[in-house]
Amino acid sequence: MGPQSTEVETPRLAEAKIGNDVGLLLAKLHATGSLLNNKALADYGLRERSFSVLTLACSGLEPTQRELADFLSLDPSQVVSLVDDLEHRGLVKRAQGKQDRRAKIIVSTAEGRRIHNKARAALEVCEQTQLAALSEDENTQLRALLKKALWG
Amino acid sequence: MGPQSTEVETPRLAEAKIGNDVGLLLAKLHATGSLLNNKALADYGLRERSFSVLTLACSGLEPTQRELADFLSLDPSQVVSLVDDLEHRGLVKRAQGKQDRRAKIIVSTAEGRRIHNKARAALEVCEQTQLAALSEDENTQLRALLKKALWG
DNA sequence: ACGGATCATTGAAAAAGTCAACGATTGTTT
DNA sequence: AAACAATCGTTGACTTTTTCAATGATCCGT
Repeated sequence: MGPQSTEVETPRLAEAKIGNDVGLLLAKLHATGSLLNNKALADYGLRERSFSVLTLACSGLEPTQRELADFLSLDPSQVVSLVDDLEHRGLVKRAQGKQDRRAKIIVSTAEGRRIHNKARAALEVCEQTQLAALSEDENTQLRALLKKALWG
Repeated sequence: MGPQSTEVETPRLAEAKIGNDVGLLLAKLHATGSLLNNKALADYGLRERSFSVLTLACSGLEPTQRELADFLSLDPSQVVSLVDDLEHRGLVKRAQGKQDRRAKIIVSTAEGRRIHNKARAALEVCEQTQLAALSEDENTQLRALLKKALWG
């Protein structure tokens, strides 16, 4: 992620036409956001991705690892590592798939839900900081647009 | 970036509250977008990042490598590699900084601008594809929100 | 002129990503 | 029902990317 400047710059390069390149805007906002998010989650031994896995494990949706991989745009082997870590720490456990015995369903433990609640609260503060320049409405709007772009 | 499913899924996991997590939304949209963008840019021997560098080199803003690093959220050493590559291919050249002789200013060559124009056109098509679910207005809106979130 | 800071660059170490292969299981075809 | 191909999680190897400290050159403040 390169240089960790938490400072808010007003870079002259933003003038360039590149400032309209959605790809770059996403990359940059994602980069700075990840930095802040990971910093906020570090208190709970989590990172953006393990937090996402934990969130889905807590969701009641009983995701399989394959679903997690697809949803989080990760390689299945990366999910193995993430779940291994969370499982070793007792935040999550693997259960056998219901119709498919090959699949493993990831569910949260009580401790996992406890940690998740705390981490989620911290992240919300973090997100608000990151999107401080946006009004409440704009914040909601941004979420809606991103979701729509992703799955219509 | 893990599994390259170009297919548009309607994942049941999106139901989870995690679907409102800006961090995840950015990560996911950025991931799928990068995949498409890099694929589109491959015809020109470029990737998202080298394209960004080339764009800024073509902008007339005469960015230094340090500015590129800051703006693109990269480590300075990564910029060295990117510029090396572009320079070896004659798309860009390093010029001496005007007030600061330590700094190197990155400027495009004629060939660089030629390639850039073609690549930019390809990318625009690509972006439109990626954001196909959004109307013209929403597309503009998204850009504006991202820019505002980044630099007020 | 001196000392500390910043620039681009290098190279090494750590982390992340990619990919093919495997056993177990599933669904499908014959 | 037997054979077949496909899918799931997992492992391990391999490549790419990221991170970081060190360096020479240059700048800036004193």
